[in-house]
Amino acid sequence: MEAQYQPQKIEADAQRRWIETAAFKAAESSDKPKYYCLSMFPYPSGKLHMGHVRNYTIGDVLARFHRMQGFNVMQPMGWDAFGLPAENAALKNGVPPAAWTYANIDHMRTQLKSLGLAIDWERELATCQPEYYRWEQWLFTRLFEKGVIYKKTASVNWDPVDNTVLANEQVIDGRGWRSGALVEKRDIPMYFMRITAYADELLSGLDTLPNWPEQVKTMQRNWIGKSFGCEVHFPYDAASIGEPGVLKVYTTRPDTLMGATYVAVAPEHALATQAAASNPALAEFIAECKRGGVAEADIATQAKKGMDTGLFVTHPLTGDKLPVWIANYVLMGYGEGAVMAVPAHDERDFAFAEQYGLPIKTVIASSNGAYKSVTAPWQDAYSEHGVCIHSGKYDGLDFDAALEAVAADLQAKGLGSKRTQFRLRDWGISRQRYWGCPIPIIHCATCGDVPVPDDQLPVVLPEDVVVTGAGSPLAKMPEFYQCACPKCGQPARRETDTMDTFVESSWYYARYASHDCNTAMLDARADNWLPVDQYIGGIEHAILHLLYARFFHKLMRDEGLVKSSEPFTRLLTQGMVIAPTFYRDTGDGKKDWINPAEVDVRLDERGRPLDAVLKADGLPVVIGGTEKMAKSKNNGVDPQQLIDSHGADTARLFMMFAAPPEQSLEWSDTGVEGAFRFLKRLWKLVHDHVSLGLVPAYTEGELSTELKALRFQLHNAIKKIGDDYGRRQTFNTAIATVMELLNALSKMGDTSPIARHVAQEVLERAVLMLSPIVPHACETLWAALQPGTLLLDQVWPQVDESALVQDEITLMLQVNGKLRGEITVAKSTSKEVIEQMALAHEAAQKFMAGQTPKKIVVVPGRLVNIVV
RNA sequence: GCCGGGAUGGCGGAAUUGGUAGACGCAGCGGACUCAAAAUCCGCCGGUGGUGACACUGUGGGGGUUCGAGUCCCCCUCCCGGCACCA
Repeated sequence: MEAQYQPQKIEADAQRRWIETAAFKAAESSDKPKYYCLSMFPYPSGKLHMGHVRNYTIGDVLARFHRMQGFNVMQPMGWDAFGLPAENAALKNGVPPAAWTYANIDHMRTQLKSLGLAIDWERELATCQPEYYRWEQWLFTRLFEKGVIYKKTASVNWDPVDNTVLANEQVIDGRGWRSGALVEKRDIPMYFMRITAYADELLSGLDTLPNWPEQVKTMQRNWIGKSFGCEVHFPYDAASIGEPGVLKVYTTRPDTLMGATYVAVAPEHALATQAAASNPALAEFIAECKRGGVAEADIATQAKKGMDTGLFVTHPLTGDKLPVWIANYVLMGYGEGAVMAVPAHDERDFAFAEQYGLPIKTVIASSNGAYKSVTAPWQDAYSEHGVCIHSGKYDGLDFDAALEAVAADLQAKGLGSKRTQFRLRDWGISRQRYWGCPIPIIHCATCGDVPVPDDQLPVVLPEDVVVTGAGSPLAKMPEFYQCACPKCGQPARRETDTMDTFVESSWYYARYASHDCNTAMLDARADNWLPVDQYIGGIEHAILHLLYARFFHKLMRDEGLVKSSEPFTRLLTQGMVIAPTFYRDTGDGKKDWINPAEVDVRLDERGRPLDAVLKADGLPVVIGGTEKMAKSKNNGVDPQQLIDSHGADTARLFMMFAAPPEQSLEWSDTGVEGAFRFLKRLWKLVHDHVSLGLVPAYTEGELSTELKALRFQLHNAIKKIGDDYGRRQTFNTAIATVMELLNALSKMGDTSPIARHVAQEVLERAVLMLSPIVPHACETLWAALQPGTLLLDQVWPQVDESALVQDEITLMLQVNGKLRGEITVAKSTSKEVIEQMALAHEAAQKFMAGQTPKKIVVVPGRLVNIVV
């Protein structure tokens, strides 16, 4: 072997070998158990960033570890290729989105390959390929026929200059991000997926996922937002409104029904529209509410505004007349779009009632009597649960009893009942965008919305187009939208909207199993591989992507395509890659962000940061916070430079060592140097060992105390590291344990023949245990230690239990819980003898100061504590 | 506001079931090698006192449980993430 560690050479060689031998091709039939390891596929933005490197290294470590554990591993890779950035790039550079995307994929594929990932590249897919999205269109038509997908008019952010729909993030201060025009709410027809029909199962399914992070499950539970309460009907008569009917509201506080003093409806509510028909002031107020963006975070910050409709409804229990208000704080999308207002016990109703002088009626007292404000001046709403007061027959009932009693009375009158409600809303999937999967619908004047028949799929997205940023190019291409109705044959118009790109990423994990199937979305191979055993990705996908994918899995199950109910058995959410930021104030209140590579941080004599200067001019710069690597803060580090200068193994080792995978990882140039230094030391250790001639690894023979201790450490390490990789997924501690082991080996001065056998054993096992993280270097080192064999054929090392048997153990000696010394005893020593030895110990004598021990605690194998 | 997660040396982090706090690495300091530097190797490295052995102290702050608390319980401070007029 070479004396010098030369990562560039050995990495290129190893990667070529792996491709030539198809080393990571996943076998379709195997007597080994399957392990499907998947990292979230990248958006082909142009080049790899550090977050990708971290994500794919974690996945690769787990894939390679499980291969060594005897699993039949599949690790695929693909491209989340549709999306807005391609259209933006097209506008900026005049390149068609397709060409831009495919060029990016080619570059990033090369970059990924240089990381040395154990990927089965035969399964590669890109969501913008017709072979992929035709099955998405096929599923769409099935779901449309089943009613799981339906059409509904919905409000969107509309840019009147660009004639386009904007995502909430594209609305800045109420204006379109590109045109600067004031954004309007516009109602347009869109397709929705009935995810609410699966709300209960999406919620309960979380309880079947013990290996998902609690944080992600909590976020999904909150998002689904199941609540329990009552539907309450407020009747109104013909004299008041025209047609007699009931106003339905949903409440989680039926115990406060006796305190309702008005009702409020959303501006979009039917009753509001009705009232506005004969009242221009109301119509103007409703129009005002509809201006501005639809982002709910914006709505939340708006001041409460409302207007009396002049209409009245009847309280279902008391028969009182309650006024109907239109209020901007009532959301049309939740419950019935109308609320019963109880100002005394709801903060929003309270604020509204104060502002418009509406009555306030206290009906709940706290159980300990602390809240008893029943007359003006009002302090604040009391929104805690308590006991009913001023509520007639309900007085004295607590929340649960009042809920039951009110629900029963409403039920008896036919004016309401108990009900559960979800916060989750149906998923609008239409996008008025070009670079996405076409929605397979044909609009016919006589037949209505007709799904495209199977034999006409896929509806291919034309790739050679000009993007202008104003409206969808598809709507300007008669050759695309002109078609015949599949039912009646009359001229018809093809839908020109495309699907939300979250749709493609909701099922790609399943397609890898049936990647080349051209007769169906999935074939029998899907159930061989699914569910995914390990999924790895960023926490930013905790809700949307992971919820949509769970939803799609259930849709595919109900279509008979898969048998399981959940797509991802175990989930690892990796932390961000962060780096220090530096800047200079430019004088006009803005900041000029400076890349960390251009900055020298000066330290004081103890190594603490003092200040920072720009390398170019030696003048000071301001040290900002440590933040996520981002273009906007100019604190990104290009992984390609790192791979070119130090090799992929160093990049992988640093990333796995610097922090556990779920935590944020702080970039450090010196940390990278440390990782590189370790690999050089490992290389030298193996080189020096094999240059003295090869020996077999230790199997038997009498060992010195030192060698016994080394083998004890080795086999403890094998046990611990296996647990770190498998159960704990803490690769940083696995690496630290190997480092400790190699430090111990380096310190061993013994050069006797038997010591060389033990050294061989230690080096072989250490190389095997590091190989999931540092695969290229370890493959070369293994070939030096075991010529003629391949690292990739090796299994995870066995623990030699006999090496873990100790004749003597060291116990900590404590007096009153404080460490005072240690005693070494034979393993079989009885508790009584240990107590005697402890009492006789010099340090124990000293700290007992002649007092008689009250108690002696002996923890077997650990410590003895004398209490005086 | 609600929900979730945190706070350990100069820094990243370790301590997995309540049992040696600070593993491993980075930075720093001292030394060897060198004309010199880099690289490499050796040593030191929480704080205070002491030449030293050693002693005291120390895991955001305060209290508690325990023979023993970074770890468990109660209260508080600060930081990060998510949701946010969801009736």
